[in-house]
Amino acid sequence: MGNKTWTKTADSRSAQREIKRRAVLMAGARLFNDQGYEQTSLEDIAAALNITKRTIYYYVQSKEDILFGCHQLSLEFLGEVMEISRDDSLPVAERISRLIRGYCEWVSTDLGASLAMVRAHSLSPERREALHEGKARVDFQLRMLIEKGIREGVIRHCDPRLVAAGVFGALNWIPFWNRTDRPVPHEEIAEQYLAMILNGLLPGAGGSKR
Amino acid sequence: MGNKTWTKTADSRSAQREIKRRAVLMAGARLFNDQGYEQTSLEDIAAALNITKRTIYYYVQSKEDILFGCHQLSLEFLGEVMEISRDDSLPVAERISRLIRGYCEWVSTDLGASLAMVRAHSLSPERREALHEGKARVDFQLRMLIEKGIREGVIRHCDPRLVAAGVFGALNWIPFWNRTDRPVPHEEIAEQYLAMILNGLLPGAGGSKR
DNA sequence: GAAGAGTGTAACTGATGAGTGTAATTACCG
DNA sequence: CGGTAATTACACTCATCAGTTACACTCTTC
Repeated sequence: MGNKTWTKTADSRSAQREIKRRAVLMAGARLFNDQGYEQTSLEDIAAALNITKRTIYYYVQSKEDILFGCHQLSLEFLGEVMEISRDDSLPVAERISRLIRGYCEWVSTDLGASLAMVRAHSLSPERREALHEGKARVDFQLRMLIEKGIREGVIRHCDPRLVAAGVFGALNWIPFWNRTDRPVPHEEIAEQYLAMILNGLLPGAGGSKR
Repeated sequence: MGNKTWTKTADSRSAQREIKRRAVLMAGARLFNDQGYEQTSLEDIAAALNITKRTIYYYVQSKEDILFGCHQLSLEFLGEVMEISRDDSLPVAERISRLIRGYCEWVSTDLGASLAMVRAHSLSPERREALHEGKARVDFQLRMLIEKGIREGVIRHCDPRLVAAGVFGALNWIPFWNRTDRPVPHEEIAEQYLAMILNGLLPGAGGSKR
């Protein structure tokens, strides 16, 4: 496309543009998480970035675009997290641990939290649908792992759907209580949650490995 | 105050009044949960009750009043739930089970869910503070039980604060996925969650009782 | 140094929705 | 019946905020 110089310019420009667009999304995510989507005006986001509302509209079409962009980007990162647990040669318990650790880290970022905290009410039905698929994918992943574990006898018999809902509930709830000046490190949370999920609270010769 | 007839009349009237006020709160809770607080107009609530917006203002001062009223009422019911697990003569695991079952049932009602789903952003700082205490009380209760269990050796060593956060996360998340035409019964959810929380997913001689 | 991307200024539109005022109407209760 | 509580009809105010317009200015890049 185009000659070298043109391409280079265009690349550099559009790269810059994308960087700045993401800055808008990130600032949006942080504010949405803190104050809620509806309570956040574009002026708020502009102020956080030391720019004007007019400039924001240079990068996005609408406020809804920002929210959607956050969620899209968030899902991209989530996809990367899921890769970690995809290795079929690992034992199921290890894959579940990796998925939970990764999710825990992801949901502790502004973008990750935005998907967990900001409800999709304000998005158009089509966009909501588009995001729903992405979210369903992680849920499905965990459910599959649990079912596999049950078949192999390395996981207690249970309802995978409800257990997965419970696990993601615990994880999605993290940003609601852990966004303070001195948050609990996500690694620590992940270990505690994993211990509870895999071994349970009651002592005894529960699962040996974790 | 006043003579008999007056008192009686006033009682009947104010009782009616309270009933209708609660109807407004309930309708508000349901709509807030479904569409979000900000996305719900007073006209929506009025329409749900087949009354006019003006009439709503006969029972509440403001929209914020409705949300606050929901949360207040919700906390009252939560207080009743907590009573169930207060009996000091019961074993810790049993008290935890009762608390979780009760909370699970509570969070499956419109009022309970409103406390879990609707963020307090739209309330004045004072009101937010007032509610915060009530919410902190359940958290405290579970934490105390876990600590007691650890001291008694009937619960594995862990960080009670994080574990409690995880448990309530799993529970608070229920209304986010379980409000469909055919919801999973809360008893079923409670049993699955309890099995996971107490015994863990891994098999083996985990806790015997549940 | 010229084109054009990027940003600021500042006032404006338009929609939405909370909350009010008032008078008129209906339901309840003694 | 008569009085009062409850409710409606409906027009209205007011604030907020998304999104726009138009112009001027700066900085980069060729």
